[in-house]
Amino acid sequence: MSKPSESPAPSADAPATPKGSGASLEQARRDKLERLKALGVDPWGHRYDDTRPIVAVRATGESLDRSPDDTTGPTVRVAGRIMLLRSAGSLVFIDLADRSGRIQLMIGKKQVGPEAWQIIKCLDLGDIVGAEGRLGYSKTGELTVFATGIEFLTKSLETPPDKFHGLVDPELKQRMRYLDLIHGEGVRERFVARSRIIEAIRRVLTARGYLEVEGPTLQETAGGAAARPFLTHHNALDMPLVLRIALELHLKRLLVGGLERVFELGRVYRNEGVSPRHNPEFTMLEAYEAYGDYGTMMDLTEAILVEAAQAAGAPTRFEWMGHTVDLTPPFRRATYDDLLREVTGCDPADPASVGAAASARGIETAGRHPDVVKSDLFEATVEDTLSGPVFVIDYPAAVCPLTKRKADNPAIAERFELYVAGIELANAYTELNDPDLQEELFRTQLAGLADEESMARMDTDFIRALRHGMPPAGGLGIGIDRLVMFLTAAPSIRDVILFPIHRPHQ
RNA sequence: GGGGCUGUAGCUCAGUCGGUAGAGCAUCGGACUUUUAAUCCGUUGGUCCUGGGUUCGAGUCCCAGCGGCCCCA
Repeated sequence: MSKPSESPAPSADAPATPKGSGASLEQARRDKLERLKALGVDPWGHRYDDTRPIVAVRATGESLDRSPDDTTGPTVRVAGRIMLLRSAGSLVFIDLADRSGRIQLMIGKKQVGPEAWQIIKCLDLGDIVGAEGRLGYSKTGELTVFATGIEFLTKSLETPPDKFHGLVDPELKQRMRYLDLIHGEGVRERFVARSRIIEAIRRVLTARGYLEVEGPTLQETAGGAAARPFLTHHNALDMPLVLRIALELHLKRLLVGGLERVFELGRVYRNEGVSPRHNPEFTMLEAYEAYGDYGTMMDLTEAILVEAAQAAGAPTRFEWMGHTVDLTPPFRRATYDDLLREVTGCDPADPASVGAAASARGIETAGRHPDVVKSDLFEATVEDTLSGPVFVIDYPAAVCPLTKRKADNPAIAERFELYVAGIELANAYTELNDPDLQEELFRTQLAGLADEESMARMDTDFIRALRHGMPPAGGLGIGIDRLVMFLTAAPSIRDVILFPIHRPHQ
């Protein structure tokens, strides 16, 4: 710092609080804030125009002569957060970060003059500043903005994380995502990729004539999936409501309404456990196409995955969670029964054989519907083996109450699930549009299934819509968070959700 | 719900056999007009997650709780 006699700040009032604790770390910054005010600088800044993204400035720097020169390069204006601060006497080097990248600033006392130098003396790690100056290379060959003017934009009152290790504690990374975004390796890039993936999905669908719509998130009946809903209440109407667990039934109503190709990218809520692959609220894509079937949806799924991978900058072939995945279409297609036979050796057509295989693996069979047992067996044995991508097709009908049955075999439903790296990524049907059969299936609670495990929830309004006539259609659901997980090689769903759920901290 | 690991300075981490707390970064003071995790000298900073217990003595051992991570159901 400057000598006390030079400082116009109330340094005489500077508290003699102990230095180094959390409180006094903040106090040191507040002291500088007061000094800035005394210098006539607004520590909270204002509009700062004509900046260029740092990545663009760096691109400009590529074409410059590499010999040290701080006087002839183009003048540039950048703004961002101070990530590193190195002082060498009357010379200060700053690593400045904006949304696009980082660049070094050099600020000399002689170059900016004594008044601006007083401001420089008040800078801390984490402060946000704007700078203008010639672009060039320093004596050590680093691309540098040689600042002739500095604009203070915002004071940071908190100490940033360790400048080398960044924020490591996973709890802090999630609770203080803003810090994780600033300091975490690849964190911002991952969430940018998420945004690009969602853009790509919209692009694919709108190019095919799909209309983006929004269904209600507050519903009377939580239908369209097997999950326990969150319960809430509308005061003015004095009625119980649930948060939606799926998008399906309202999008199908829109098929009845003649919109023919609709999709929704939306949040759904399931009142279930938290794990590296589950968050109580997550984002789903559902798309419905009149006059299509589940084969139509396989083509659409491939198109979406290829486009999304490209948008995320993910390679076509990659390793994730111990699986090797190749996204080159067409994806493998294999029937549910064939896979079950391959992996377990049982005869999928014979309930006794399936039951024996299930029992051998400790799966309860007594009093349970054979298709439910079969489904448990499939989950326990086949899923992990599916590195994929593979379309698992033709499911046991009893566990698919919203799906059209095969014309020649009512025990098989025209459904597929897409597996990648042992994880279910997409789920699609040839949609059931027979209102009478749909009503019957809603009435049928399968033996061995708890309420929240069943999709059979009566929705009389939906049945009435079907009675008005829903065209034959294919429908598709994709879990966006899981898609982003594997396209960004993230091991946990919490790595791709900006603000995952947390217990309150003290 | 069951099990394992974990919680120490603002951040990243040590802490031995139970003997009243350590480092780096950050802070503060000083030197430095070419640094880049700058460097050098000095300085400051602790509810050892919380509450009990054992003990002459607990960051350390025991019990319970809280938070986090992972595995299983």
